[in-house]
Amino acid sequence: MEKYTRTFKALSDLTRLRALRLVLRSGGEVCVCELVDALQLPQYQVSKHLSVLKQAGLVQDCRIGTWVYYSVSEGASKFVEGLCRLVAEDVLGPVFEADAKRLAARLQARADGRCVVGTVPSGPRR
Amino acid sequence: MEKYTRTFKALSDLTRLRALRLVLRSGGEVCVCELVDALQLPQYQVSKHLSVLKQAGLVQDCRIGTWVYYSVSEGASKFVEGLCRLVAEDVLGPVFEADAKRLAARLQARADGRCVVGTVPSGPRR
DNA sequence: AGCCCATATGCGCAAGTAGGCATATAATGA
DNA sequence: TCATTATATGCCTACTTGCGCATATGGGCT
Repeated sequence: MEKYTRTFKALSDLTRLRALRLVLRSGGEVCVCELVDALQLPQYQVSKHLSVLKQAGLVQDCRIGTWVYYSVSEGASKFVEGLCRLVAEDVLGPVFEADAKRLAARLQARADGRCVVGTVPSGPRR
Repeated sequence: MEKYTRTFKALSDLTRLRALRLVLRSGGEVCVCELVDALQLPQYQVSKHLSVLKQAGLVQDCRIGTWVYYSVSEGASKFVEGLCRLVAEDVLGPVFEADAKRLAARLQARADGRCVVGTVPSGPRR
């Protein structure tokens, strides 16, 4: 019953919406540090928001070594699936495009499809 | 950009989700007092929540005499449309069923398809 | 005009929430 | 074992939000 409201609440924050959209559009698994660079936000903030998305059943995580990868939740309900499709397709705007661009650039730093570099402490993370 | 978060925030409250679902499922226009009876909540609360749904672009209102009818927002974006379809179809649970049942019973008190009775002050509206 | 009914709104309070900072956890490698 | 790196979490503060109550608005009727 209130799992619906929890899911909607998870999406009612711009940062989480941006993060989810990146995970959705990437199609696969995205590392936390890659999201940090793409979103240009401090690590603790991204981590917290991802935790909320996870508890809402929108994403799942998978640890490989020190890195934690987030991906779309498998075996999700029809409701969550529809919601994700909506976010992936009908949520548009320059903010999201810029995020996608930065993520794409960041993903090129991977080796064998794995994240290997970590967050770059370059410049301020407002 | 933040119209998305506002819309999601509007749906992140159970009362609003219940109200929207009733409006969606009714297909047409639903009076405030009818929603008050269906939701079994105080009038001021229903009115406030409807106001939030309206500002989020999910519903529109139409005044006929003293009565104000709410209906699904026309000319809504693809995003809002998809969201409404999702709420109408994939949001399930006993709470929503009970609401629909009470609304159906309440709608039978209409005359010529119009609401004519107003809220019945029977019992507490927690 | 005055009254009544349906609806909306302003105010105060309690609870939830996001950001900032520091720090804890966890895993790798020397 | 110790250092380093990636990620998570606890605490504090400022802000938001939903509820309850009272009241205002607005239209219809006599």
